[in-house]
Amino acid sequence: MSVVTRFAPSPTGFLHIGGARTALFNWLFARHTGGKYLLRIEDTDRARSTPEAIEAILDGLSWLGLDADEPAIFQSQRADRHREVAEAMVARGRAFRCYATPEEVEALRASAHLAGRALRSPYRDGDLPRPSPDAPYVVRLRAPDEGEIVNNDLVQGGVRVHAQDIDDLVLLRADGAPTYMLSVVVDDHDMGITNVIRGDDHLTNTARQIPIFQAMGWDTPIYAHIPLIHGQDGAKLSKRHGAPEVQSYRDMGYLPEGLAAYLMRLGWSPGHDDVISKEEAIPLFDLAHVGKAPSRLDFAKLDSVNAHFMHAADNARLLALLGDHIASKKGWTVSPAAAARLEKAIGMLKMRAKTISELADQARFLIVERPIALDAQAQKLKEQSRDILLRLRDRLVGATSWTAADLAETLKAFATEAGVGMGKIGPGLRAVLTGGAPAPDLGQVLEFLGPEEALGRLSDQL
RNA sequence: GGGCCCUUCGUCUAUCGGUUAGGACGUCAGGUUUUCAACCUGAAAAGAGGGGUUCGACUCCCCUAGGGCCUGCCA
Repeated sequence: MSVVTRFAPSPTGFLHIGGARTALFNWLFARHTGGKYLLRIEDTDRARSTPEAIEAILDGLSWLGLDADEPAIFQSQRADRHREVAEAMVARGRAFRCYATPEEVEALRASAHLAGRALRSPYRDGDLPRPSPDAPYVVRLRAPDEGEIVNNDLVQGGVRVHAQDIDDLVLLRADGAPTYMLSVVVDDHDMGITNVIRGDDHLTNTARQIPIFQAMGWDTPIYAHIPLIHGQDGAKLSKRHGAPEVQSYRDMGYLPEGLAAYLMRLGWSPGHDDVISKEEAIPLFDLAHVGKAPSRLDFAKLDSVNAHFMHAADNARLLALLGDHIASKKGWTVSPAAAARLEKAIGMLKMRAKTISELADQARFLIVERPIALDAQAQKLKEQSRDILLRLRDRLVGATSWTAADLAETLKAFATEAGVGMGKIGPGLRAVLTGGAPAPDLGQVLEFLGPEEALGRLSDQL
């Protein structure tokens, strides 16, 4: 039987980083097994589900390269089918109408809690009459009386729960709306899901869902409950404990393939530590090697993984990303001349940056317009080496070759002739050329600035 | 209250009864050096605690501690 997996987010917020990893594992498992990976939007909570959230989830998944193999299923559109199944369960004696009032349920729950038992409704055996002809009711699962519910979880191992610990959970609300517990089971069955890979916050829910499959005589999917991702401090991910939204990583300048490669390794290891892409992970992926313990987000490691993909990224693509980032985050204006400089330098610059944001910082010296502003330190360095810089400028004016290597040679020769070390001219030259912004080797700075701009900047300051 | 899950360097992890407990990121020291970054070399750094089982436990079992999840007419 061919594998079918699914990612089933609730659109009540944005795409959560933990959700993204869940989607990634579903995608990897499907690709590894040659199966399908589907998407289901669990929007049954109409009050909290918004079109914006749906859009953000679709957008985030697409950005990460995790588009589903078929159009998304919207759970809210399947309510009739869910009701139909609930009624079928009633007909089979595996569910029942419960007429207990909210007050009665609360009392029942309180005493069950006190006794350390699961909630069981007095109406479960159908031997109690309807209190009144128009008494409202909910439909509840008639939880199994005895035995164990076993989930042979691919990540968690064999998890057993005693049937008496499962309560008569609600399937259909008083207004006829299906509950999550019912909808998930029906949809997973109808969509032909063979493997449910989800966060381990659902681990105990599995024991509630399996009886619903069994009541309908359906095969249960194979489950794999993966641990959640925590913030740097070990606490649950929230705005103050590391960014929970995928969108914010994009804003911070991470590459989608970098984020995906990092996320993939949170909780899973291919047995070695080489940084690999999600495509390279397909043949290696294995749920048996997913750990059970939650892992923490580590931005330093993310940076390092992302740097790997920055270095390998296509120059034209980086240039476009850089342009967007500069426009939306940095607010700098880039002149046509500066854009031309960036295009020449991008191959060198990308080797020095871990993120698009850092790339922008590294490129800043090429973007600033003449006359450039010097920071305090640069100003001081300029004053200290004004004389020698004047002589150096004359020397550079006569340079016959304007390549980084030759320029570096020229600088070195000049230093030797002047009887000083590079330490006497380097800092000053750097100061007037960059204004104090981070920049690479001076030979490269000169080359990428070009003779006109470089000499111009020198003259401006002297 | 009840049920279930988790616990190896700071972090991510390897180990699936026998290793000097390995690697990666980070950190520190040194090197290179015209800034920053990169790069090279080296170092420090871990089995939560206690009992078992075993010739031998990080690995298997039990207890304790700590953490998490579920226990909704939320998902």
